Amino acid sequence: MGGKDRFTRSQLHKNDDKKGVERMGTTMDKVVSLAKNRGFIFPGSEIYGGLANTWDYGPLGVELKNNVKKAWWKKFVQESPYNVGLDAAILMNPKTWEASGHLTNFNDPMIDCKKCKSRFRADKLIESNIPADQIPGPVDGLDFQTMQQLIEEHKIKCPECGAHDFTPIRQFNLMFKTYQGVTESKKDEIYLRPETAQGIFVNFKNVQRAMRKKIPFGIGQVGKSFRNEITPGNFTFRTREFEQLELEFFCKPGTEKEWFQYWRTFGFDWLKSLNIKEENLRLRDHEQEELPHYSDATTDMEYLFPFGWGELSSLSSRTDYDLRRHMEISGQDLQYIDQNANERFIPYVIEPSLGADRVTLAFLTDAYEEEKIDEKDSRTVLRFHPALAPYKACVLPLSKKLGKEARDIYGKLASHWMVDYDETGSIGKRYRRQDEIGTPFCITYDFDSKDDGKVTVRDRDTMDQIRLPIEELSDYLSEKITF
RNA sequence: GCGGGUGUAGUUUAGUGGUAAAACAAGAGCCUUCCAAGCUCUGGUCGUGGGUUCGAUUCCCAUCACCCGCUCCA
Repeated sequence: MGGKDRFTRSQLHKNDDKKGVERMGTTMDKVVSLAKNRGFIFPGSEIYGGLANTWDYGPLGVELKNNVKKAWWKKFVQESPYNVGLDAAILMNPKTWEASGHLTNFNDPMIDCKKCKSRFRADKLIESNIPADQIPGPVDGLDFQTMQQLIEEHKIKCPECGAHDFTPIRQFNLMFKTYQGVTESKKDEIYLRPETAQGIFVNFKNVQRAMRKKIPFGIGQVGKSFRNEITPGNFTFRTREFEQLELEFFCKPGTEKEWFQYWRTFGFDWLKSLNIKEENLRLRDHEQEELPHYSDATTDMEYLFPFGWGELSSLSSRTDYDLRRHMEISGQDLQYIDQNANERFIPYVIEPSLGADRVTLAFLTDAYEEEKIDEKDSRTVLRFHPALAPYKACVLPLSKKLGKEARDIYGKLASHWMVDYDETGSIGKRYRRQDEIGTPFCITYDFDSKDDGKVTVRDRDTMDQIRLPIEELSDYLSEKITF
């Protein structure tokens, strides 16, 4: 619906020129189009004309995303000697957001120039136009009235057109509000969580005690978060409802730098181990002035999307900011007691979190390839790591007459993995269909199979075929798929 | 929210003041013994509502949605 202009090439070029980024081969509109056609990602609420920037994961998309989440959980929780899991509620006591700073810092003061209609952040405007010594305190701590006064007193001009004719400052709250209980009265106002991290922090003591964890240890959680972004966009890259792969790692103050390095490498290796192309990845350390208020070091892991470099993860060293704030607001003691050293301290936190939808999109984009086979033949193929592929295999009878036997094989494999079955069209066409959804193996049952008990296994990437006894299929696939 | 643009089949695109076309994709059938073969059949109240008109998908208005830019971010 109305997708005609979505990521057209001219717009991409415009975007690319601006960011000085070029990514040959894959364009976003092709990925979006394949995603919709093949059941990966559909526009949300489409029959009602859609709802801005909502996307629904289709049958293949949910497999892909679930596989991403599983692969993350496996490496960050299951196989980690340090970490345990959690699934906290989306709705939390509003005091949580007072402690986390979201109630104050998620309120962006926006101001519009009435003359040229440009929009600015009032705090940035003040920062860049008024000498620091004439500003009463840090800019992000000022209330709106003070900001308004400063802009008036210093006759700040619009950076675009030079006029001094601004609208009043308006507040953009990035948190989704809702109401607990059936009456919409003010006191029942609560928020959908803008990050999963706080669910972990408020459970720090519970988890530590219940699991008898010693520092250092981490708590991982996968879940949805909600932010009223002013400008979402770029397909599933920035949406108002999104899923996070969150890990909060608690360590002793003084050891945070080495753990920062540890998780920095760990996260990067995780992506590489799932076959993401290294040339499309980069780590970007934040400059001091770029750092968020809660962090003393931050490194973004970025992926080169067709629309430019985009942040997949923000590894951040959060000091004791979060637990300290929760101690202040809740009045509870969240200090860790080290019995051996007879010490008591607020742990420092390293947060190597990823955006689940972003990582999924990166894997999808990275896997996409239009391969030229010869002069007049080409194919579209998604080269997913087998652990991420929605279907691990597809069973194909060479002829419909062999359907019964092929279905038996399908049934056996389906008890282990997501497996597809297809008997329509020529064998070549069916291979191409599976290439396009990234199925790593196609298993063809032919006229000899009944006699020799063997089938052909065709590899997605090399298109090579081997012949294998039917009873060895499970072991063969199992070995290839393991992550 | 502001500014600009766009809405025709699953996708990409034609087209017209007299109720729409192509390619690819999809489904059914015939055929087909390992890499997109072929043949036959199947699809749309032209985003929604209103107006102008004998008549609108085409003109006008509104509305909704999407895309691009700005501010934001995992």
